[in-house]
Amino acid sequence: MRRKQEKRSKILFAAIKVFAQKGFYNTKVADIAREAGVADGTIYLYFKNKDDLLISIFEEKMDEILGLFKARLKKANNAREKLEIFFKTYFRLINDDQDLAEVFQVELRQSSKFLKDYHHQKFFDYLNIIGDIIKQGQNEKIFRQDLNPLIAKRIIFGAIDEVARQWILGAESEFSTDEACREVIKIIGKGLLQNRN
Amino acid sequence: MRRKQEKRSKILFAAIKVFAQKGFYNTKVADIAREAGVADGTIYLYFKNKDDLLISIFEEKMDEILGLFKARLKKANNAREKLEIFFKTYFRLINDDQDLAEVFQVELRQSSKFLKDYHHQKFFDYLNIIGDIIKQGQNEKIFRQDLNPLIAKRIIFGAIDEVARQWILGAESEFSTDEACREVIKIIGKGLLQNRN
Amino acid sequence: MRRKQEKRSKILFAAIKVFAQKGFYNTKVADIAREAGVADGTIYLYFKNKDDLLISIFEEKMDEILGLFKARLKKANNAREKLEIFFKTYFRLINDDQDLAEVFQVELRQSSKFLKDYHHQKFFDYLNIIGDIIKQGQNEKIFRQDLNPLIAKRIIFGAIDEVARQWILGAESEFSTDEACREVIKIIGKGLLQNRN
Amino acid sequence: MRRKQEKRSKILFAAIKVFAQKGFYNTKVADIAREAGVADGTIYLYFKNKDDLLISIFEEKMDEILGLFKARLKKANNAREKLEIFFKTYFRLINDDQDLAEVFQVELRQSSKFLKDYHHQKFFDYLNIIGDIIKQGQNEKIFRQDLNPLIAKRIIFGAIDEVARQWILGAESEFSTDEACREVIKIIGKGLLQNRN
DNA sequence: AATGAATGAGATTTCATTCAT
DNA sequence: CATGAATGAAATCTCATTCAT
Repeated sequence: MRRKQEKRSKILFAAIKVFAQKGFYNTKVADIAREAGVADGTIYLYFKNKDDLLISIFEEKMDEILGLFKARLKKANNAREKLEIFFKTYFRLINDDQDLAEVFQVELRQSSKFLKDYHHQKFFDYLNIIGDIIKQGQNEKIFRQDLNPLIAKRIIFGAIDEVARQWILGAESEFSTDEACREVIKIIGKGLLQNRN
Repeated sequence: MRRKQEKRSKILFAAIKVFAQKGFYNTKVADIAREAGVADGTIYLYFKNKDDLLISIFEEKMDEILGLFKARLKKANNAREKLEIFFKTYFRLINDDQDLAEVFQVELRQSSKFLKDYHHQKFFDYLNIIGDIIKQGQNEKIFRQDLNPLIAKRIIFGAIDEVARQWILGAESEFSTDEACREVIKIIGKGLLQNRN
Repeated sequence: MRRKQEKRSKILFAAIKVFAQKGFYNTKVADIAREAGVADGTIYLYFKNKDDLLISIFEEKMDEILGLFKARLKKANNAREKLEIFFKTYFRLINDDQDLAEVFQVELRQSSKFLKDYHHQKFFDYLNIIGDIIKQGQNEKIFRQDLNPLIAKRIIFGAIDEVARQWILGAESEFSTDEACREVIKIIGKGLLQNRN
Repeated sequence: MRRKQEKRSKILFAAIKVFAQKGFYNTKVADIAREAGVADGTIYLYFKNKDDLLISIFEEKMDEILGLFKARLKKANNAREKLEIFFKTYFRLINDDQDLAEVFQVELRQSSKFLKDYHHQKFFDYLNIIGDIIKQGQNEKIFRQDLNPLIAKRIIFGAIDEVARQWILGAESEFSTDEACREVIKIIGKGLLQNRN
């Protein structure tokens, strides 16, 4: 049992890494097998097929991520604090766990569209964390009332996602995740606020 | 001569449509040929290979787009106006050519990273339009001095890109491109401004 | 009429050149068209297909070659003289007309086997020039009686053909056709003679 | 391990047979697969591509052949004996493995010239066996001093090669390899000797 | 459970040949 | 007659998946 799960994790972990590096369609199942140190066939003992690997990564890693966000956000007293914690948690994740970061990059954007019959409930859950913070901020009269949370959450997600991508792909040295986080708080944070704040 | 260019366009147009619908890796060259109403082989009279088709879409459409942005931005008097014009032009483009928008949003992001030997100079040119507006705004003392243009341009690009993607992929009806544009101006626009403005 | 034949020749000439350079299977019909300065389709006005080009080269050029040999050999008084004239004519041809030389190289060896329903009568005629010289030499008691003309003619053909190929393909500068000819006469010539000569 | 080599051999063997029958360019990879009793894709587990198959035949068989020649030639006391052993070995080889002989005779000549980036070191090694015998014969004063070994080796190679080709392609029944060998020894052997021998 | 050799469907690409202009 | 753009059949090669060991 224990053993079995270990091998499964090893494969999943390898898949994340390789998908992130080469993209879903350019990754051969054999690449993942090599990275995981198992035989090609072994992968099919744990996953139905290549698509299933992608979906599993998503499902399982997303659970971790959602759990982490929820735990951290509990400590906040208002939407403004929540937003900051959200950003900090996000960039901390990106910085600390390259592979987890790659899940965001690979999974949340890439290939998702083409795994036909799969709907990303967990991705919506994730997005709604942002959406909920916005709504809470509007209720608390901290954030502008005229914001459309539907669009605003996309703006925020897109902004941090792109900055993270750049940090991951680019010469990491261009800027630190800390700087990135501060910059996001400056622009997005201020952009959401009521005029008089 | 004339004829030749027409056929080329027809193929490019078909490619945009099919790539947008099915994704680059799920599109067969035969699909494009059928959509364009030509034989499979004909495509290879105009394009080196399937990759070249994607790259050509990017290069040629990007030229149009860059040209359009430059023309429109000329009319602006200051960075704040420029930013607004930039956003409006962007969402107008997205609204007017959905297939092209989709290829840019979904396919180029996914695939281009992995197309060998291809560097996205034009993408950098595009990004730098945003970067230049930010710098100009700082010079004009309209935008905050403490912004890092390198990060800020990514934040902006990511934000509008994601909103556009959502508009394209999503049920379209969730919001209009006009609303999206206004929302972006509200959040990003305000986020960049000096405190006293 | 005249015009028509000129274009036909131009194509045939181009085909010889390109086949010789790249080999039959690596030559595209378009290559020949370009070399001949005509359109691809034009070739099909003069030749049935690509195979027909190869066969036509063979038929027509072989007639020239056979005619030349016959004319020259008339002047010889005995088999020994004939053999020398044959060798000299051969290497003269090779030396003087690179394209004719290439016919030997390309046509007599290459691809011939795979043009299924085609039998090379003219190639046999050519080989029989050598065979006849050998038989005549045996009748004249100049050449050894125990030679098998069937095999001997192949030995001779193979020897000169290979030397010619080397001269054509190799750094032509390794040896001259004159040296080659002398060497052939030394080895083959002497090899055929009766002991006491 | 053992198994793996067996399959590789089976494919190589099948390739020799089919190339010999139909020619390199007329052979489909699927033909070889069928002959070898494996799936098309299996061939690509053992060989890079179709060219590699031809090159591998050449390289590997040439090694065997070179080894055989060297072993046999050791037993000779002088150049004259060496030459005879060389011829006998050559025609023995031709006689014993007709398919391989055919590939060497017909296919490598035709195709190899056009296989990119491939240099026939082993073919030169093979040619130099003849060249070395000639030089040794000259040193031993058995062969004529006025021979140019460069040309002479080509004459000899061409002669036996063509005789072998005729034996392979032709009606076999025209002559035996033994007869061919004797004929070659008669003509070439004698042609090389000093006058007084 | 694990392996990895084998499979074979399927995609890209080439190029001889045709035919409308 | 000549053109050369267009065709589409056919061949190579890849790689997700299977299955005997």
